[in-house]
Amino acid sequence: MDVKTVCLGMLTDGEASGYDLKKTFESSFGHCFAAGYGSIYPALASLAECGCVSCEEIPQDGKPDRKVYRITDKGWEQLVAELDDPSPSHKVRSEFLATMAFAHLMTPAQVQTVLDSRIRDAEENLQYIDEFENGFDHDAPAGIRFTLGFGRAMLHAMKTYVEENRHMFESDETQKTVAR
Amino acid sequence: MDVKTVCLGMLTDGEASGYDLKKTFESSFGHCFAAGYGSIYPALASLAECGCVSCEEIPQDGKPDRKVYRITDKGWEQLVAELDDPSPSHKVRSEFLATMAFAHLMTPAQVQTVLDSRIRDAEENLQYIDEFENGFDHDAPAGIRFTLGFGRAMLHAMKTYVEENRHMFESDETQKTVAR
DNA sequence: ACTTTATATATCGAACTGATACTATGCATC
DNA sequence: GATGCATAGTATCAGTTCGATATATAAAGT
Repeated sequence: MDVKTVCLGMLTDGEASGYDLKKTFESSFGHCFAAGYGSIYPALASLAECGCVSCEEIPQDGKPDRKVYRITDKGWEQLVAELDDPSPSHKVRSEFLATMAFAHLMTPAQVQTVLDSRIRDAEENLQYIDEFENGFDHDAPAGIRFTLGFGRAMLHAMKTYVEENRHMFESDETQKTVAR
Repeated sequence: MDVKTVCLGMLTDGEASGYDLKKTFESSFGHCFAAGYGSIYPALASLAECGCVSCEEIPQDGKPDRKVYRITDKGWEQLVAELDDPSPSHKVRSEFLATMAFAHLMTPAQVQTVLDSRIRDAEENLQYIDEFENGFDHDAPAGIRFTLGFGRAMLHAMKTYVEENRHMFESDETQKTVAR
């Protein structure tokens, strides 16, 4: 399951351009599977090459041509095959936690700044989820409702944990004692 | 903050080989910042080239030479500078959630299998954390205690959420209705 | 008049992933 | 006695992805 597969999945919802897909990656998938243009355009090109999507170029005045992609029968087959993985991964890459692991090399002030920013980030993302959810009028598909709820549960747990444990780093407990 | 920086941070704890660092990535950092040999060896080579670490080759009988790395003064400077980032990222890349977003394209049985495997994975990782924590005799540094607790809080929230919401996908609510 | 936002494409180097390769010892299983 | 797996140790490589950047135009805000 890579960017190609997710693009294919998004296209089951109707035709779209690379630009459209980017917006979907930012909204519905932003909190769990990010992708930028540098991944999306090559993915679409590769899918087109192997016949999993078809592409129609629609000329526009002023703006560059709009390339609209549609999933093909072969694309459906491949998507269904790739969704069959019984244990898909869930990976975390956290510069935040890596930083905190070295908290003893930082000043207490630096550590508190980092913790503040993590709480703020969690709050922002919680808000994004709420706003996005309100964009639907009562009937988002179960899968999407599940992922949004999942994101909310994780962010809430994150925020709570940081708030309840930041005292571990208050000035006299951990100082900039670089035992060199 | 990339693999290079984390390696540098690990070396503040004492000299180590690439193989040693890999083990640290698997144990203390496994749940939050993974790295394989393909990242570690090039990172060490690059750190050696820019004078942030020194390297001593220790010949061994039978086995290949052991290359032991030590952080230099320049390495300390660079590490301290890189730890200064006030808002380090925390990224999730979840094939699991991407899959669940397309639950309506799968059979209910497939979906339940995926959910089962996620719960099992969370339980396994919770156990790893407990075991690792018991490896310390009462005095792990605050930073490490924090990251382990963080991991536990996240995994617990994940497991609970999946258990409490899997009913959303029980047979008659969502079927393999591929509106093609 | 100027700047930002939106629409739309695309590329490029740097970084990372996951698999693989090579060598050697020791231990357990068949 | 052989086969396979774990541990110790190095390292590379193709494929993917990330983040920044480039180009072009129009609308809308300040």
